[in-house]
Amino acid sequence: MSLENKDSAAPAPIAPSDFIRDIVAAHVAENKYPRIHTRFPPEPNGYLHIGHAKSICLNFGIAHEFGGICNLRMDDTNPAKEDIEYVESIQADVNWLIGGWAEDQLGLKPKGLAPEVIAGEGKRDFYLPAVTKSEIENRQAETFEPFYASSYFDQIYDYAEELIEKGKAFVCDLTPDQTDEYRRNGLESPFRNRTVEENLDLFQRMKKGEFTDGIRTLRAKIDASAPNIWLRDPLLYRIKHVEHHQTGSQWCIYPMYDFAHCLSDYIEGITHSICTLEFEVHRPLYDWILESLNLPRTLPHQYEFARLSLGYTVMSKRKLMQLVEEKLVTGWDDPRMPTICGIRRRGVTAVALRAFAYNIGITKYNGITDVSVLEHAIREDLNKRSLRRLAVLRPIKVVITNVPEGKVEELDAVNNPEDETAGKRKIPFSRELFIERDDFQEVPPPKFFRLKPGGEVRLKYAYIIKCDEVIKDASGNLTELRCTADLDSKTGGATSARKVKGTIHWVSATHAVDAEVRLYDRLFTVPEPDADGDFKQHLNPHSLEVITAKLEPSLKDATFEARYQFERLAYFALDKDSGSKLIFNRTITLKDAWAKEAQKS
RNA sequence: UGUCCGAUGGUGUAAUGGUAGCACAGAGCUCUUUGGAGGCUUUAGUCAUGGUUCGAAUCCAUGUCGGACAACCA
Repeated sequence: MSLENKDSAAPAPIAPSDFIRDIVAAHVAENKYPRIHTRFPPEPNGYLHIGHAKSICLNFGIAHEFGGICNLRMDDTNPAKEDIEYVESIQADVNWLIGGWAEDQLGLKPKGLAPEVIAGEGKRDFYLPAVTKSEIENRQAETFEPFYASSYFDQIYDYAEELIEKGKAFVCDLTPDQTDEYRRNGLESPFRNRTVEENLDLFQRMKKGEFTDGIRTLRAKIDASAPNIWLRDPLLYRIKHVEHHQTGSQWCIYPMYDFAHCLSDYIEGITHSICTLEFEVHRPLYDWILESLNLPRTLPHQYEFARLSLGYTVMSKRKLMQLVEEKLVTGWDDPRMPTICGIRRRGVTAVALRAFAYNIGITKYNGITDVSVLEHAIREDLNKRSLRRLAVLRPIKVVITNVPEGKVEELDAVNNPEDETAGKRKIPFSRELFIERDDFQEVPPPKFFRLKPGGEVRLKYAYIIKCDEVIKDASGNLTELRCTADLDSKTGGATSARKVKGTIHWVSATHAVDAEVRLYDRLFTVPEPDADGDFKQHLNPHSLEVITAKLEPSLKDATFEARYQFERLAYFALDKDSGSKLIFNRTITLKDAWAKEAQKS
């Protein structure tokens, strides 16, 4: 038993199974591809949130389970909305989430490298293979970066010309409103039948910058009256005289998502292009573009799954942006935000977030996942790893009258009952203590097992005490409790086996250290904040309470990496704002059976 | 309205023609120097109607309900 270490004691993780993994497994069984290759392709126009975490875990999970690679790719085809700030945060968040798990599956590219042209059977081909961590270690002279759709702008432009030459694309002069109306009504654009030469000339002049924004577009020539609107001659390129965070002022035309995405997948050699349900109707276009070009390598395929909806939170980038910009939270990494950086700052570990992603599964059904599933994954992880500490959030003073002034005892305390290897520490005990205000009631309700006048309670790791006297100030406020300790009741003592119903936490008043403690709660008060349009009216006014707490002295040495359980209260993590002053964030409360019991009566 | 997709306890998911299972939530018991954790027990489900079949959550038909999309966004 004692030989068990943490790893062997943990149950072997069960490999998840879902309809996408079933497809991949079948492909592996029939050797359809030399290697499974997925990708995670966020647009750098906002911070990653827990919904992205689901996607990251799926894509990296598949690569991890099937011996493949997952590229990180910035889907940066709309410079008007994107920013380098987001590029950087996305990289940090992905690295954190896959850290210690699927780092070896992360596909990157040498900085600045563009797709190479591979000639074969008279066909040109653009290919940009990924480099993984193990290969990077042998190439230390180079630096590596994520993939960017923008680094394929040259190739995507070439493919557009090829489409024009094949008579499968045309330059259209309709205004945005007209285009919209024509497409809605299934009508062909009057510019649909321009000659290849004219189309080529116009497209090249679009690239040169001869036209202003919105004047012309490049459109695919498919079927203006197709039942699927995405096949009604969709836009491929638009004019945007906007600086791009990666390509600067090199381009004034930018490819649309549908055109850039399938080609980016192809260029990177992606086999399984996994996205959310709203792209399901785009799949015929995805396939049409790839099949219309003369592409020599195996084509990628798109698969769709349901995005995550979580109770008591909003997930859309627009709404999260609103919370940040209107200063309803302190920033993207506010611990109340469902962003990956917010969740991380709150104290949740990557292990817990991954466990959550595994537990919720992958389907095509749009449901709302109960937050309790997330909370359970967090508690389960934190219970195993947290160092137990004694801390009093809302103190009341207790004087142990039969302990002499100035006497200090060092008591043994277990760091983590779930993990013997975490060891023990000493905590000081003295005549004056703080206990939690909630742990004393002058007129206790039924089944209240804590301290009450004339009643006894165990001080965790210390003595059984009895409350003799309740001291109040002139206006009747409780100021102090005077108690006597059973000095034989400490661990190993003659009366240590005495049963008392309650055990409470405490800190020695003279030794306690002060800390700012941020008590976070759900950001919204209702399960579906955006159900009726105005999500902001459901903001929880008590989502943050800041208090000064009394901590046991060992917490002076708290680290950012460690997780703490303030016993009987909640899990906490040191906040990044901590400096000379300690600041703890409450990640999540312990389950509180008493709160439930108290509510009954 | 059109196209596409979906429907299994309160919630999320398994069962791929052969015993409807798991997790969360709920209830109860037990244990406990954390009213935590753990252990045990338990409540509760195949959208509807037909059909195929020895046998249907699964296959077929029709219907109902729900969702996504219909940006020079992704």
